[in-house]
This record gives sequence, structure tokens and C-alpha cells, in this order.
Amino acid sequence: MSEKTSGSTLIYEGQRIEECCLLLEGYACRNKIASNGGRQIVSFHIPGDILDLQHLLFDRADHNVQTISPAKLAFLPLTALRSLIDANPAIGRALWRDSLVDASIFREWVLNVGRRGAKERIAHMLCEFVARVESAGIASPTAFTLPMTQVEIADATGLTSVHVNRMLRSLSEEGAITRDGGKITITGWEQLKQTADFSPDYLHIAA
Amino acid sequence: MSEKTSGSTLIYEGQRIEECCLLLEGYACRNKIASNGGRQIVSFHIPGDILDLQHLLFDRADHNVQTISPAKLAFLPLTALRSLIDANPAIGRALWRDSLVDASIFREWVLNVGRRGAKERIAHMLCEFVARVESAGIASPTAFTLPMTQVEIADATGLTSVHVNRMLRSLSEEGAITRDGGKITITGWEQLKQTADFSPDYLHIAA
DNA sequence: CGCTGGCTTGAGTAAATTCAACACACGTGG
DNA sequence: CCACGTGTGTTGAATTTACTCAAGCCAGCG
Repeated sequence: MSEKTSGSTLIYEGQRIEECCLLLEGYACRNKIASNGGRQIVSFHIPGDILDLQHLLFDRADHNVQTISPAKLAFLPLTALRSLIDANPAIGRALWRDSLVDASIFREWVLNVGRRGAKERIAHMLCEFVARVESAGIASPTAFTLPMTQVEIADATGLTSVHVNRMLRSLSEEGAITRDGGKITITGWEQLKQTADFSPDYLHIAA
Repeated sequence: MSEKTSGSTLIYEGQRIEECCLLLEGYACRNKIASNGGRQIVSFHIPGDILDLQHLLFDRADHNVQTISPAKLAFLPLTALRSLIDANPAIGRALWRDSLVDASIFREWVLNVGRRGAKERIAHMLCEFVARVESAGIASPTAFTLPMTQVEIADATGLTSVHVNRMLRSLSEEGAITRDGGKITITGWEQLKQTADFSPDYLHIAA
């Protein structure tokens, strides 16, 4: 078990990997950097998530993994995990399914960044995050303050933080969210879902 | 085995799935539709690709699958595929790896659509496609005319077809590509890679 | 106390979209 | 056979969206 401060980089792109990170407490993200300097967050992670399952079958990381809050992590040696899976195929299937859910979320993100306007895009990202937090039993959508900064929201949605700020104000004026000292809470869940074009099917949550 | 015309929809979002599609000849894409009517292509597929591996573990499709050229397909019943994997774990691992490569490509697409300008974005998409075609042994990058239309390029890059047209002209003026009656060939591979910010690591091609 | 990181706001600019038209190839039906 | 519609590509002009640049605020912290 290991404690990390907010903003710690756990895995660098190109790094050779020997163990898998399990997020126990706190929040994290995966991101890639373009050569023009732009950072794109490709996923957020919540307690219980495995952050780099792909390293069971890839030996090098193709993206970075960073905490976005203070966090606690467990590191599982890949060799141990591999023999666990060999001995118990059901675990392998469950983990495979996990990585397929990951992929489904990436597809939705491509849609989100590619074909939705700025406000819808941000709203969708918020909806997805709280839907996952709720499904993990961590909190209810309406009683939860989101852990990410406006810069992180910008990097996740392919926008600038300035524009995110303006859109958040607009969402808050419409009553979908409430802001207090930079902390975002969702106070108009139905409305947020509607402006977001959010439907949770792609999360494949049902048992 | 089954033949399809260009533009056939093989799988609809929400559909219940009993078999897996293997693309034998021709090209296909996976896409999602936003409620504002926008279509986002989330991946292109080449001969040899399995188009919906995720249905081994999901019972409903979360996106559409369509041909973008005349195509030949084989359909594998999921039950048969599952018992094949149970009997032969190495096949399962190979397929799992396949789905992880898929996911890695989705991540790169999120970056592409989120953080690159229009021209780089298109160039990157073209680079990826020919890199995959080459790695599959179908053709060499420079001697291959791309199978997709400008509308499809637009839907894959999150742009409009009008803007794609202008950027293609610009790429062709720079000598990176050559166009002839709507057919695109890559005639400046090194230059295209450079404007694209393309590095093939994320394709995890190495054996 | 002075930094730093995060948030906010305004004004000007750049990028990509929208709207509108037209050209061309193709296939279909009269 | 030709007429017609459709899909694809092309181009220009006006518009919108989001970005850039710049400044300033506030809270937390060394």
C-alpha cells in the first residue's frame, strides 16, 4: 500500500511496467500529451478501479497515469496477477470485461469530444463521473462534490480552462450545478442529464 | 460467409448480439450517434479485424457497425467462440490483447479529436490507417488508395466535410497526399507523419 | 509575507462551421 | 437511350464557437 499526493505521476508513457495499480482511495486520471504541448485526459478513475490493466499484455505504457487528489494505492505484481488468472479463469473474464467497459467509455469520449458542443461535453463528463461514483456506492450524484479542477475538466473535454469556466457558469445559472469556492455539486441531475445527452447504457453497469 | 454492399449496417446500437463479425474483405467502421444528429466514427477496420469482440462479454451493442466499402464477412456464434476460448486459454489471451489494442487506439483518438488541429487530426487518422494496413500486410503506405469518403473522414475526426475538403487540399498542396477523382494516396509519407505527430507505438504492433 | 495554483472576466482573434451553390459520376427507372 | 436523383467533392462568404492574451482575485501554504 502506498500514499500519493495530488498530482503524482504513477506511470509515464513509454515506461516498462511490472505491476498493476489498484486505486484504493482518491481519484486519478490517464492522459496523453500531444507534441504541440496539449494534454488530453482520456479517463478518470475512482476508488476500486485498476488503473493499468492493459499491462497484463503490454510491456510498455502508452499513456501517463496521475493522481488528481491525494490517493492510496495498492500495487499488484503482474506475475502474481497472471498466475491468479491462469488458476482462476473467472477472474480473467471479469478483468477482461473490465477492460471492455473501459474501451466502451473511450468510445463515448471520442463521441463526446468529437460531436458535442462545449456545454454538453462538460455536462456529459460530469454525468458520467457521478454515475460511476454512484454505481460504485461511493456517493449519490446530488450529494457529492466533484474532485477535479477546471483545468482537468478542460483537458478531459478538449477545451480551454477559460471556456470551461464560462460554461460552468452557464450550467450553474441554469441550475444544473452549484459552485462554491471552486467546488462543484450537482443540484439539477435531471436537467444536467438532459443537456448532456447522457444515457448510462455504455457504462454496462447492470450486473 | 456473407457479402455486404458499402454502407450496410451490420450491428445497431442497443441490439442483442449472438455472433461475432470477422471482416474478411473490404472496410468497415464503428460509430455512435449523438442526440443532436452528429455521427462520430470511433474506429475503422481492415480485413482480418474482428468488429465486435466486446460482445463476448456484453449482451447489447453500445454502438453501430457499418461497412464503408463492399465487404465479405464471417459470423462466428458467440457460444462457439466462448467454448473455443475455454478450451484454449492462449486464444483468449490473444483476443484479450486485441481488445486492449482497440482500447489503446480509442485513447489516441480521444487525444486526436481533443487536442490536435484540423489538419494534424486528418493527417493522423490517415497515418494510422495506412500503418495498420501495412502491418496487416495488405499494402504499403505509398501504394494504397484510402477507402473512405470525405464525409467519413469528417465523422472520424469530429470535423465537417467542408473543412475536411479544405484541409485535404492543403495537405495535397504540401505534397503529403495526392488526390485523383476523390481517391487519396499518400505520396509524402514522412511529411504526413510529421504534420500528424504520428508515432505508431500505441498500435502495439511489435510481436 | 509573498508565492502559487485555481478561478474569473473582458476584449480581440483565430479556427471551424454554416449556408449556399455548383460540378461531376453513377445508377435507376421511364 | 436519356432524364433524374443521389452521393461525393468543391468553393466562397458570412457566422459562430472557442481560443488567446491579459489582467485581477482569492485561498492556502511555506
